[in-house]
Amino acid sequence: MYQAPRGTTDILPQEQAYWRYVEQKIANICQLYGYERIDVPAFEDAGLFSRSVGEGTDIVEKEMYTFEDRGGSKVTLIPEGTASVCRAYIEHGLHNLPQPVKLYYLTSVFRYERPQAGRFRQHHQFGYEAIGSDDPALDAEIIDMAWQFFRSLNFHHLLLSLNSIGCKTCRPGYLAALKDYYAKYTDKLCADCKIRLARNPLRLLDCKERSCQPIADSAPRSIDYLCQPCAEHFSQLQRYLGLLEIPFAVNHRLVRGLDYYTRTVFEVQPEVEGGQSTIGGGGRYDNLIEGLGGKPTPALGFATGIERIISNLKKQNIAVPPLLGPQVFIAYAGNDAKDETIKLASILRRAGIAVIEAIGNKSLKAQLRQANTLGIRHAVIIGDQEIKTGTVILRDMTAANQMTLPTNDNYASIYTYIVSQ
RNA sequence: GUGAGUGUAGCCCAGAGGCCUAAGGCGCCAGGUUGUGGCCCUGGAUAUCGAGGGUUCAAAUCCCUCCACUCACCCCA
Repeated sequence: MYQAPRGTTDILPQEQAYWRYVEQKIANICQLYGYERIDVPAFEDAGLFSRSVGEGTDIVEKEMYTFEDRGGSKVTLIPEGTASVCRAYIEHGLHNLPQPVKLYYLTSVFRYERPQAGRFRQHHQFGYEAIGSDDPALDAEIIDMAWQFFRSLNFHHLLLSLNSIGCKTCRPGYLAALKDYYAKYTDKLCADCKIRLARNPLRLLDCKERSCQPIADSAPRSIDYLCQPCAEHFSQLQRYLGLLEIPFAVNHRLVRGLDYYTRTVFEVQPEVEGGQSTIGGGGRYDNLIEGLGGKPTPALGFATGIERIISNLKKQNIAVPPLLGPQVFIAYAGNDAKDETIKLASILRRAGIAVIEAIGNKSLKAQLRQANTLGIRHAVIIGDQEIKTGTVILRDMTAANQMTLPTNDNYASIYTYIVSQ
């Protein structure tokens, strides 16, 4: 028997109300903040990600779905959205538009990982990017937008963490200080941290190993090593967030796993956490566009996982509006009545009424049972009697009563009644 | 990639070597007289007991291998 590939899921009809709800809030918030939609390909040239996300990151090192296509090109199913958006910005000359350019996307992303709660090999990300300005007001807007997005979904009890990890001027100095500090504790570090110290010192800070906590807690802080412009940028950002009344906590141990981040990084998480707690994150990437071959262009963005949003909606018991179902079910008894059913269904649908007609010559009882199971309010019943007298029965399943209506007016009275309900 | 747990019908699950030609609940289908749903009652269908091998007179039950799923780590949405 075939199963959905590991780490992928089918989104069944019963789940769709959550997806429509989230999609609608996405369209809404983007419209409010002036972000326009961009759709990027599901796969890209493999080199795009090693150059942007970073050669040494887990995503590039062990999680990419990369393969050669029939023409010998090396391609990768996109593991994130930012690189593609930046590629599109450069490719289509979007620097000719008034800056910053504001774009959002909603797309599948793919990472070859061991699945677990809140983690999949294919999942969906909503992300948005503002390209072409280093104004901290833009950082504030991006963060505010994320915060308002989650609020519009009715989330409460979310935490916003913020940090600044500097730029290419000041980061090297900080990394050196961090390494010096950690060098004193090499024998006390967990195995993973020993590797991090050599390969990716920033990641030392978010180690979850208990024995490493006190060491990480009193490690040098990136904000103490910021150059003047970065320090100024970070303090302006915090001031703006204060104006916006966005509650945030500076977390000195917040670093993010993608190499392209500079200056501002931030994350949103639910208060009560399970294994995978982060529901969204983002930051500034002032060197990325240039690194991909564009002109030096400061930018920043945010991304969030739809599956994690939905799982948190459920955890917090947040109700979503139900999808609209059919309004009318047409049941029949006899062949003449079946012909009439087919005609009536068509007439009602053309008039904009959602109709399910009975299919398969079942007993009237079975047909009405189906209408009931589907939760359809109105049932039209057509039988030999009705054909003879030129009428149909219109039954209100909720009120459990019914009436007889004429059909010689080309079903106008049926239509009028249903629309009036 | 590492570690732990679990695999019995569409779903939840009973079952601990022979009484299992596998129980129950939900759901599904059909009936409860003449053309009418929801509650109730009755009946029915659906399980190569994850796969393969082994032990045994006898295996869903014990052993081994594999596979899948779940959870956690790494990392991330």
